[in-house]
Amino acid sequence: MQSKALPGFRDLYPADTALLQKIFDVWRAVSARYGFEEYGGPPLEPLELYTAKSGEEIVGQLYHFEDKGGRAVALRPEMTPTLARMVAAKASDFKKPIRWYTIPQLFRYERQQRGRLREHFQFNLDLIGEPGPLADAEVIAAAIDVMRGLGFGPESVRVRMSDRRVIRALLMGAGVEEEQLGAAYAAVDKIERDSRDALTDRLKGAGIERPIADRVLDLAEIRGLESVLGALDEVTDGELIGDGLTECHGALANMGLVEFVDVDLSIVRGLDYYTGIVFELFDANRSVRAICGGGRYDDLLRALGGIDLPAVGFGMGDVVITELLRSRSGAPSTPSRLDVYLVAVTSSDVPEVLRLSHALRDIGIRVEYALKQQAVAKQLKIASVRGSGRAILIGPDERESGEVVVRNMDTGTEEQVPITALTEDLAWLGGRETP
RNA sequence: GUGGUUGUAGCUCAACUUGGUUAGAGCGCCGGACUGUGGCUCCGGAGGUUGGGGGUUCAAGUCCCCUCAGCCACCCCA
Repeated sequence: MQSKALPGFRDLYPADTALLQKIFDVWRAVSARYGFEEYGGPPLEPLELYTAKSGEEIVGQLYHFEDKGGRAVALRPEMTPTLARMVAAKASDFKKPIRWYTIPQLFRYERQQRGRLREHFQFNLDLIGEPGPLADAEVIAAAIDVMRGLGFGPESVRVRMSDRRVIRALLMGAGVEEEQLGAAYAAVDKIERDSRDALTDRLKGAGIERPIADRVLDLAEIRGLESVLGALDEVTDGELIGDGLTECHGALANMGLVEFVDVDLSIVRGLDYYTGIVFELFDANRSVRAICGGGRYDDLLRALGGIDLPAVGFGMGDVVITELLRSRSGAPSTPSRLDVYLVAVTSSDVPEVLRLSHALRDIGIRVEYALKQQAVAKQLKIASVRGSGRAILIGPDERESGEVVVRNMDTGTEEQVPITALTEDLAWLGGRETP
């Protein structure tokens, strides 16, 4: 093997780039439909931007080094701290709620696996300044619409949604102490992955003993809005706590998207900064890890940027989506890259080919021609491989008569077209879209 | 970072039971048959330090050790 890209990094060949671009296009199109504006930020940030609130232990998962000015810097592993700084710096400039999205390339130093590299592009969409559940529903709907835009329906993509406030109330109602919540969340999060016995042991290690531990694990298995509300009825003041989840669910129903949504109390998300509704998108048959994760983080902007604004958003990486698209649709079709290929029959025809190619390019038509003299058969073969819809043959006869041969590469039929008419009337292109 | 597993051409895979001579095929790529007509067919060519290094042996793709890389699990999931 010769040299390759670093572990966890990708060389993006044209076919890879085309697929990535398609994903970007959907991200941008959905964002635009929801009224979100794109922003950006530096790929390199002060190391302390990430260590300040997350602690030193995450340094091991960062690409970080000292720059030539002696600053401790890191490649960004996430966008939220940058977003917090940007919003905080100009919070009063923007009418609330702020609807922003971005597509940063993010980096993390850890061992790669399928669907998880050391670098990826992650669509981040955040809605800042609105605490109500319609904001949560808006963001979740956008995530769903991205997957719909990529051709996935409710049979293949599922939203699993929960609410930190609900699970917290239920856990405390079950007898979990405030300081044990972290351990309880971790156990709830792993309910589908680990055995009950193993989780009971873990809970025991955190001081949560048998009767309570059993109740914690039972809560983690609650599915469906009705069951959640039923469980909340058993808790003091529980009815109000379910309102957010109920309204968000109802809003998604009104939008016609509820068939994508499962209320699932085992979803807690790893980060402890989430304060309300949390959600993840999954491939329905779970062949890959989560497609997307997000939720409400009403306290984070104050902690990070010193500005007190509620917020809700999500991150969606390109790697898992790419895996899904590749496994689903088999070989990605090669899109047409050319409108027309100009064939010079003899070397004397090259000047006319050059003149015509540039005249066509000037009006936005995608044109290629051979850069060296080749047999007509060879030139047509390349035209075919390039996905060109038409080929124009220019030889001594054509230059003499002023009429070129336009060959339809799909059907093989040919027609004579006056060379002067080629740039005037584009009928010969067969209705192909041109700018 | 820890543990497990895999590694042969650009890709997918071969290479007899138990080490044996010059590591093969399909697809793809390049060229030719076809000097003004692509797809089909036929023919030819390039492309390998068998991931790398060391060891055992008369002899290693094959056995042993180390290392690198992929995959899986843990960790973590921004």
